[in-house]
Amino acid sequence: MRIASFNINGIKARLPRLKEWLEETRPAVACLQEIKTQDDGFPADEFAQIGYQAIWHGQKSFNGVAVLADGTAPVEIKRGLGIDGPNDGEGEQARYLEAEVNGVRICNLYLPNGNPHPGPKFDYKLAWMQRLRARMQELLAMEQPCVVLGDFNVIPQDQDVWAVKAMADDALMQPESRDAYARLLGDGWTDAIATLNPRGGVWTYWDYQAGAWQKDHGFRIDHVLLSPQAADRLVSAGVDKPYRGREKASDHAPVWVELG
DNA sequence: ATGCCTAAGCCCCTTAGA
Repeated sequence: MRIASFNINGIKARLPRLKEWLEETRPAVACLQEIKTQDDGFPADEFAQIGYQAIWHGQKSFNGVAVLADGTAPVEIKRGLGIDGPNDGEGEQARYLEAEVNGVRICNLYLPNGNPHPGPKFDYKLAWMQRLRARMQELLAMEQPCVVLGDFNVIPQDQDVWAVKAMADDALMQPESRDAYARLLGDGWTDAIATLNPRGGVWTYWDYQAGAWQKDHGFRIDHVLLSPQAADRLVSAGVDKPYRGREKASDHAPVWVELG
């Protein structure tokens, strides 16, 4: 089964591109980030028309995550990690949605960007990663096939960015961000794309600005992490890079794993 | 040192993204 993740940067602006991608690649599960709409603005019937059922956690203007499944309803397990956003009194942002689909636990996340650093947004990112690690440790203890995927907003290593210098001051590749990501892997998770591309050079994001796509100036921040029981079933993993080059594209490309 | 683009809101400018 193919399990995919796509930061779509606005579900309203991206709907035609998104439906194309679903119909052309037909993932069993598709996790979306940055739907940027409130719950009642989610176009569930558009997906139903092409055979996908969905659960979603929306928010006005920003963030927002959804899990789509081909021909079956995702069973919601958990929404949110129980951590408030960085602004006073705003409550929790819509960044985490956990579900079960065909016996596989699916955890869809949109990790805080954390810029600028240092500052409250960077502190929020690190606190969020700490909460995520605690949840992922609980998931490991279940000893079940589990896939944690989405936009992690972390460039794990220097080989995951087109130019280290260009991003050196960015929250995405600060040592604290990288250490927190490395701790997740150290607990026993497999970074599927890194494992199958050990020399790096694989990008999932290209900025809209400065001709980044045309120059292939990208980096890898969308990840698919597998529990040992899921990693045993790993067949292949990849990035649907051509979708970044289409009209009205997201600035991210979809990422996916194939489990046997 | 800054803007480079894009999306959304209440919206012809500001905020946020990465």
